[in-house]
Amino acid sequence: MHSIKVNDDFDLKKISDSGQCFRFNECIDVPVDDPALSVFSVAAGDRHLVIKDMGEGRYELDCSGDEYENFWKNYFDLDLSYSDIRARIDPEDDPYLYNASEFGKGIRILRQDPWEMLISFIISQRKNIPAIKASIEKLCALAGKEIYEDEHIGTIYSFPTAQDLAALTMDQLSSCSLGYRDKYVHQAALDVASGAVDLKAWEKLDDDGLMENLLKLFGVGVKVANCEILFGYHRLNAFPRDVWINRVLEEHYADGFNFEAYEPYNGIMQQFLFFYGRLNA
DNA sequence: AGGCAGGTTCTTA
DNA sequence: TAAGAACCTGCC
Repeated sequence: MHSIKVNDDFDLKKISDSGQCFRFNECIDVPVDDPALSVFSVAAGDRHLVIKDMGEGRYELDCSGDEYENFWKNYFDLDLSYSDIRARIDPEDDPYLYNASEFGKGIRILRQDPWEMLISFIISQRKNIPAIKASIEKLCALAGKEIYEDEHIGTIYSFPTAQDLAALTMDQLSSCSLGYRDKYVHQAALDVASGAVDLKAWEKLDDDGLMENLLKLFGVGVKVANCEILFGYHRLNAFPRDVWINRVLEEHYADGFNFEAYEPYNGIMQQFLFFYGRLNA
């Protein structure tokens, strides 16, 4: 058990519902002393965390202080001030973005694993969020290993490694409701497991080089590549354009969005626009 | 019951 | 090079 106090924007509910992560859920079945408290289950790679929101910026984590300092603090990107970045939005200059940022205040861009994000966003194409979560859940249960068990939360499995997925048959893969994406996942697993694709080494590439390499992957187009760059490589200026964002840009930014004003954090603005646009549809 | 969901690939001109 | 169709599956 480890307690922390966070002074910056930090809203677990919004993060879990922001569409950047698929194994981060509120545990509505976990009993709490005070109904105002909320509990979340977070799975990342082969780690799992139960984090309880105690109110007023205080949180209780079921991990050691060491594990918090060495992993979760970084995972939640707690060294970056999101309120400072939000403060760059001028309500006079861009009232829509300002409203979106007020609405989405508390969202942070998690530092997630490139491999897990690559597979997750390959799966995401033409699926809604519940369907994405269901597929990933099945994949983890089938090919991951058990990492956590609780009577209320259930069993949590690690995200399968490339080797884990490469070892699956196509029949096993398609049993995870991947649909036509099964072959994309299979190929990505082979590429990474064989070493032909080295996601870790790609961290050293510049933005253009990274994009170029990602687009060569089977089943990865511009949108998935941008999600990978933003969420998997934590390059906060990436701006994925999906149907929701395109809708927002068409309806509210006919004269163009002011990307120059928010560099190098346009990806955070994208999250605000996405979250606001999707929940107000 | 038909259309659509956080796209990408394949085909055609 | 650029549209347009096809694609799995589940859920409204």
